[in-house]
Amino acid sequence: MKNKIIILYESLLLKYNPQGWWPLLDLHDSKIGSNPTKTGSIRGYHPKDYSYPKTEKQKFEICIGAILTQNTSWPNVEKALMNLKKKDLIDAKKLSKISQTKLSLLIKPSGYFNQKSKKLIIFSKFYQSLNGKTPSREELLSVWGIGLETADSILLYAYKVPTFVVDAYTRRTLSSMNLMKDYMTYDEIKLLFEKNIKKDYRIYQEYHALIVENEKRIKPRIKK
DNA sequence: TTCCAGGCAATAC
DNA sequence: GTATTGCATGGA
Repeated sequence: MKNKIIILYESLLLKYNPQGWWPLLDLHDSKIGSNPTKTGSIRGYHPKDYSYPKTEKQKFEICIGAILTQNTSWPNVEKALMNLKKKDLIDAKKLSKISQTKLSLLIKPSGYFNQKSKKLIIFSKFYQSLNGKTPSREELLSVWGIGLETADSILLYAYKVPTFVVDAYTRRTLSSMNLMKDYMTYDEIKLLFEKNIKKDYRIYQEYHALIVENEKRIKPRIKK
């Protein structure tokens, strides 16, 4: 008999179909990039295509998107990313040297702009120091502004490392289904998924996206 | 108007 | 070690 973690995945996938995370501003194939079944922004998704990011620029875009979306809705992040793209600033070398004041203004729509501009500049320097190599989770966590969820999001969606992303939605889902205890830590919940699912980055990417989609559709929000 | 969103670091206890 | 607080915009 299949365990509940796998059954939940299969039922969410059946209900919502592949989500096409992580959204990117520009996809090479213009036919895809929209998903009318999705809540919120429908831009930049690529259902059933797990080959993204295809370019170095897209990889970096995912990294800074992961930072910009900290406690922030995606449409707001998209506005900030568009501002950066217009000036061709989705580029580690350029962002590592930009003035923080200037960057704050550009990313203003994403909120917390003074903190996030600092985070982006620090991260850009770190990113350059990698010289294209995949960072370890510990390395990412040592960077100011990168916490557990952001580190795992970057690894999973930018670097295709099969590490499970836990967020508020994940907790809400598991908790409502009595699959976890409220006192469980981030890493305990992460392991709950990782020990029950084979380490395939495509499944981890899809599962996390499905959890987010499912919770977004639950109308009466349970208070924190 | 109030509430909240794909968290994090700093501070308080 | 765990709990609380500041950060900020835009949409519902």
